[in-house]
Amino acid sequence: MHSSLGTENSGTGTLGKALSVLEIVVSSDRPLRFIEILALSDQPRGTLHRHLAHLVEEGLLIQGRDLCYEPGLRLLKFAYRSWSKNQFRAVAAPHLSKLHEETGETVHLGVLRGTEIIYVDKVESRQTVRMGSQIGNASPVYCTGLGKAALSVLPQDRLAETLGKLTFHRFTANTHLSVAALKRDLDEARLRGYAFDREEHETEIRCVAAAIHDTRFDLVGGISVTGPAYRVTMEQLEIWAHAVRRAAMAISEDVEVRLGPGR
Amino acid sequence: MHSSLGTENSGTGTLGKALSVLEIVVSSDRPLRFIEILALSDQPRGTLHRHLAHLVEEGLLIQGRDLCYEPGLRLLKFAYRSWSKNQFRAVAAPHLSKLHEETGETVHLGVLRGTEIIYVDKVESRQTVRMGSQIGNASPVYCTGLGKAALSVLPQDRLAETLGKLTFHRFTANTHLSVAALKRDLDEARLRGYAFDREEHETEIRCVAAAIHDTRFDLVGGISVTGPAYRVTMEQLEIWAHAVRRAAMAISEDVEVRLGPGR
DNA sequence: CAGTCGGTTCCATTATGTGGAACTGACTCT
DNA sequence: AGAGTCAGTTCCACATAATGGAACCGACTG
Repeated sequence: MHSSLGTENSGTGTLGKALSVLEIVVSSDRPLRFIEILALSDQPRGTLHRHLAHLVEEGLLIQGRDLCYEPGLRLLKFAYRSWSKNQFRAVAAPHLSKLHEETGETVHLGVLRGTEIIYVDKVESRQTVRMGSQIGNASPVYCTGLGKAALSVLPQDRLAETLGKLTFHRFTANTHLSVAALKRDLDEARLRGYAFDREEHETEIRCVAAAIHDTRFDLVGGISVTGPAYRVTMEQLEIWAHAVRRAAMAISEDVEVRLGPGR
Repeated sequence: MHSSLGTENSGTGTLGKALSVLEIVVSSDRPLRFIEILALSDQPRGTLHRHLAHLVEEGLLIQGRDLCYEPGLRLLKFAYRSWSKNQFRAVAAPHLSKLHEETGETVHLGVLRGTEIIYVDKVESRQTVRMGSQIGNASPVYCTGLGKAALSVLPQDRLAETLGKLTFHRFTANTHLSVAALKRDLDEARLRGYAFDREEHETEIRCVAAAIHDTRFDLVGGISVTGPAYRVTMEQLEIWAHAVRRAAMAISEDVEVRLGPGR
């Protein structure tokens, strides 16, 4: 019954198909032509064309001159609203700032969704080193500090379920490629109370993360401090770990208090 | 053919219906129950229920405990991307800040879409007077400074078309209620080069706005300075008008230069 | 002026969405 | 406790809307 989630990815019904098209356009960092979208999607020409037409008609996409598709204005509405209303983010924000001040590096707030971590907020490092992370983006759980921190606090059954759905992809030489390896890492993280990313997702990028867990709201996520390897050694991460963990616990408390009684 | 836009609002096909449901939830400032959404939508129970199920499945909505629907995390992705990528906003941002510094009041950037102005960006007044405006929100053209400024630069035919689609609603004692009255106001605005909102949308709120018009990108919009009537007299608005107009023209130029050659 | 390519339109087929009605379970009123 | 109401969910015959292969168009290209 419920297990009709077999096809977890890709489009559920018409809406899903349309959204997957939208996502292609939104995820690109430049306007896309019809044929480019066609290549990226797995839909036939006619179908894709109609989806695009509908998306444009709904204002989710706009079609500039030279026939390129770009994100439309109506997205702004959804965007801004969901962003500013996200209570979790609001509660966590001051803690992120504090952590950023203490470390000077980029701080992320993320939540667990299925087998991915979704970045909900970030405070950028002052130093200009670009990282791939973008708010709203998803990264796999098994190769990110946030992901591993979040997994490490999951109850047995849910952890098993999540691990079962994983498919591994080698991002770097250090990426975990088996459930067994990941499990060992998670056990360590659980004991310590924080998790590392030892260049497992991107080379030259390390991070330390701690989990935020609220059973009341079924909220599993975490915060992390991330930086380039040349500047951020593993020793440095160990030092920051306490602060990260403290901040994570402070957020957990705040969530309980601020979002709790008022429902 | 093109004029099949007759039913400009509400859902085009399945996607449109689903989006209108999404919009109801996103527009609300608190989580909604099924029955509340039912009341706000014009869809039958079964249909609505399925739409909600799909939206949840797609991650656009989440259903917290107590069965309330809230904006989902996936919106953040669409949100953030389209927001940060919006070139127009990026080009205009510094001018908005400057204008804000000169006036101390709230500055808005908006674009025309159909018969509405959509707020694309804003710089809040330092003083804490809440206004209804929210980024991504739409307001009618006929009772906002931005709307009237934008209309005033429209070519004859397109103006006529837009005016034809208007339906008036009395927001305040000063709201224009006829095309004729609105036209007179537009003529004045066109001559002056800027438009006012004399408490026509909200009582105690006045604004002055100037249009931004780029035929190359088919971009019609404007910027405005808005403030509470007790602080912002019509005389004051007249004084600011020049600065607003100057900023609008500067943005137009920047749009031309920065978005032009690079396609 | 053939040939290719990107974009758009058509239309018979069929999958999908539709929505009225019936079902469930929680809560209230008497 | 039992009747009544209400929110939420499920069901299913029906009709609409999506599907996608194929043909079409127009602009470049050689």
